[in-house]
Amino acid sequence: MKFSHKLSDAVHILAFVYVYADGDLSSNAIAASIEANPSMVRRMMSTLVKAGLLNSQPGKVALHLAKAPEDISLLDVYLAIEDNRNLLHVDEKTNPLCIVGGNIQGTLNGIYAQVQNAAEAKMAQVSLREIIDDILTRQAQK
Amino acid sequence: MKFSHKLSDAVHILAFVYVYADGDLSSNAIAASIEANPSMVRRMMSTLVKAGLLNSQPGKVALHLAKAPEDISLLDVYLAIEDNRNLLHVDEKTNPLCIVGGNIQGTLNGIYAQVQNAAEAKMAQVSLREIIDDILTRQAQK
DNA sequence: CCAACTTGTAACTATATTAATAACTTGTTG
DNA sequence: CAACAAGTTATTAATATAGTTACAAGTTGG
Repeated sequence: MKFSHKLSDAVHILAFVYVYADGDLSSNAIAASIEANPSMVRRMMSTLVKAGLLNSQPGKVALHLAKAPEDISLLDVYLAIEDNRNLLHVDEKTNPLCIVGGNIQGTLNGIYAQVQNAAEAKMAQVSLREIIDDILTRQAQK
Repeated sequence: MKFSHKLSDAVHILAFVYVYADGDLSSNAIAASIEANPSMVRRMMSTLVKAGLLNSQPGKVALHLAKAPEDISLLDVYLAIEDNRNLLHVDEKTNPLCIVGGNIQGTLNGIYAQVQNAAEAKMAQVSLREIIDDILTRQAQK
């Protein structure tokens, strides 16, 4: 498959909604910033709304964050958008009759879960506020 | 794309070489345990040899670990095998004229690097020895 | 009320990355 | 030298993703 950049696009949407709160927040405008398809943006918006990170109204341009940006972590977005998908993946087709093939899936699942926890703990430490601040700092330095 | 399980297969090869040190270590035998293609196994073997984790001899079945299993970390295998090392990926096609689109790539690259570091630090803590021990423990408990 | 917009879905297509396959060269061994 | 092994390269198949198209349903201003 292609590498997923859904997480990046979801953060993009949330940051956009906050930075351009008084501007055009239609799916078309957001899609132009992401350089993605408006339909894809709407799909993602819908997911973020269901996850309780974003509020919207059908038929109206009325997008705003459901929480303050300091109360939305990168992990919140990750869990909302990536459908709890794992960063590492075991090979689920190994020979059960072999000592290694018959046990390595359980072993690696445990280890991968630890790696996943470490990554998620780091994501939990990053708030949307920090991301937006960094974006604005970078813009100011241009 | 499909989800990659190269890391799992590479660990599988190394564990197999250690556990079945006195058995059949041909690419065909290993492929049967992974339930993968012998050619794929040989390619992976080749990569592991080049990374200094495995020793082999062309034309001969003479596979053995290049280091003691306690001196090979999961991170070593990860860095050897995964050519695209990043777990998270920025969307590289965003509108540079937008405040968000023009800066978010740099912002997220920095954050994703932190997440990557956290994940790799955890991988560095896991040795092949622990993985093999866990496999053998699971086998003994069957 | 209706034309022109919007969000929200669903189905389909295109693309990218991977694993699998096949074929070949080179090296080893009995 | 026959049989088999590692090592390599090229091609194909599989699959998760983004992109596209289409349309239903809600909103709004004239």
